[in-house]
Amino acid sequence: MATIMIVDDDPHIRELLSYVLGRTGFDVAEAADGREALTRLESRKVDCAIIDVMMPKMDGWELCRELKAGWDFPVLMLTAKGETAQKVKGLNIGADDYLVKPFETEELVARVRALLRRYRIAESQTVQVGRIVLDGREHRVISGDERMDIPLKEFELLFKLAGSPGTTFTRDRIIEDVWGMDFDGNERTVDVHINRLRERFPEERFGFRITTIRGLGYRLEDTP
Amino acid sequence: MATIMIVDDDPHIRELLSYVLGRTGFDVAEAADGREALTRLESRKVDCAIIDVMMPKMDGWELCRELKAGWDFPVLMLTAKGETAQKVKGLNIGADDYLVKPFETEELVARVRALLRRYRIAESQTVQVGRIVLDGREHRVISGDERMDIPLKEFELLFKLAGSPGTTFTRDRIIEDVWGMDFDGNERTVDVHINRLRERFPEERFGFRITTIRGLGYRLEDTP
DNA sequence: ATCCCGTTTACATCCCGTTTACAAATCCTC
DNA sequence: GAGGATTTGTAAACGGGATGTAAACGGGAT
Repeated sequence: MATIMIVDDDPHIRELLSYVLGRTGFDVAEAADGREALTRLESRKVDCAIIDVMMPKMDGWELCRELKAGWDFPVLMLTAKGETAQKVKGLNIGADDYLVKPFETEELVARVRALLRRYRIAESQTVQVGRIVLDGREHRVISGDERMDIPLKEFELLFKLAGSPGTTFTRDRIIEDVWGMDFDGNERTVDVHINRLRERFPEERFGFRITTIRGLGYRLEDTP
Repeated sequence: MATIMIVDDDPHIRELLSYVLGRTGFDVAEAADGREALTRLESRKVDCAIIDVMMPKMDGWELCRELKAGWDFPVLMLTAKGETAQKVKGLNIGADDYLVKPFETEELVARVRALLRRYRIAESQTVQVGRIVLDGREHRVISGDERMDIPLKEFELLFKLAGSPGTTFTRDRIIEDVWGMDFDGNERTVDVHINRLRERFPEERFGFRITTIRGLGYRLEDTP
């Protein structure tokens, strides 16, 4: 998954953004100020930066300028209400987008995604389902702010179902896609794995359910 | 890694800077005065110099002027509280940056890095993982203030994994990237090296861990 | 020759995919 | 609606392959 660096001196904001982006499936790197940000960049690949304008020591503009001089990833600036977009454009320091505080978290995520797309930075294959995110690259489930490893077949099966929520898949189809067409085992194997998924992800907590379509197969659906 | 020359007559300052820069991964050359500095330059390539203004024999200004006349690397001046930035700029001796004593060590490191970047001097490829730094050029591990040499293959493997923490790599992929595609050996070789890395870098002490993704491969992750 | 280190080998261990067996649910037929 | 047939849920057991790990091997460098 893409890595987003958050630069803000306010720990609460950092925590909030970290949580929101993390649960969306992004990797997050935090920095309290410009200096720390530059340090972090030495050791970690970053795909996008979110920078607060108002910071001690090195302010957001300065940092943005430095970044644009030495790196090539999108930068999103967070401005307080007073500092208008005009100022952003006027300063012309090469930020790619800005967002006025306070903002809605969904908007932030949307903007970040747009920037990554514009820079052709591939987010890894992820699927969101209920309150979790499946990360195809890490082969992990991201739930809230924690990540859990689950057995391979369970993951692949869930990934398959979650890719098309609401669609009913026959066992044949599932076996072909998840196990491969050379699998000559028992169809009931699917049932067992479905059952394990249902145990592992209780509907109330995770916001989705796997429904049995008798005589046909299974279907995953989000529960509102 | 880039080499930083420290020029200061106070051994304590030299020791401090040497320690800080060293643990960050820089190579350090020390000199007690201007003359020694010039001598050292004949035998050793230097990428950046940190010079104290107040020194016996040849003062910092003088040395800086000499350096700028004959070499092309950035110079950072250390000034005491009295001598203001104005003075530095006013003297116009070509220093690239200055820092007022006392300063925070992180700030110093950040400034040095900024200078190297501005001069497009590549610090060697380094990767930070947990509490260590991997120096890609020296093939060394920097842990705290000491450097450890580890066998080549182990280093390359760790470097590979640490370059993309959180990403799961299959053995195939690892072999191709670390051993080269013409390697026709046993896949289990990877396991053995992984195991040796785990022994060499206990999680509690080094702040990272290599996780097995059964049926897929391995993944390195930082432990907070 | 000796040491280091990359590789192979061998064996123990354990996870997890699969099967099995039976209970429960649903459907169909009368 | 009863009862058998079919499908699915679910727990448990099994078994094999994947991995951990120690030790041996062997080649190249010192």
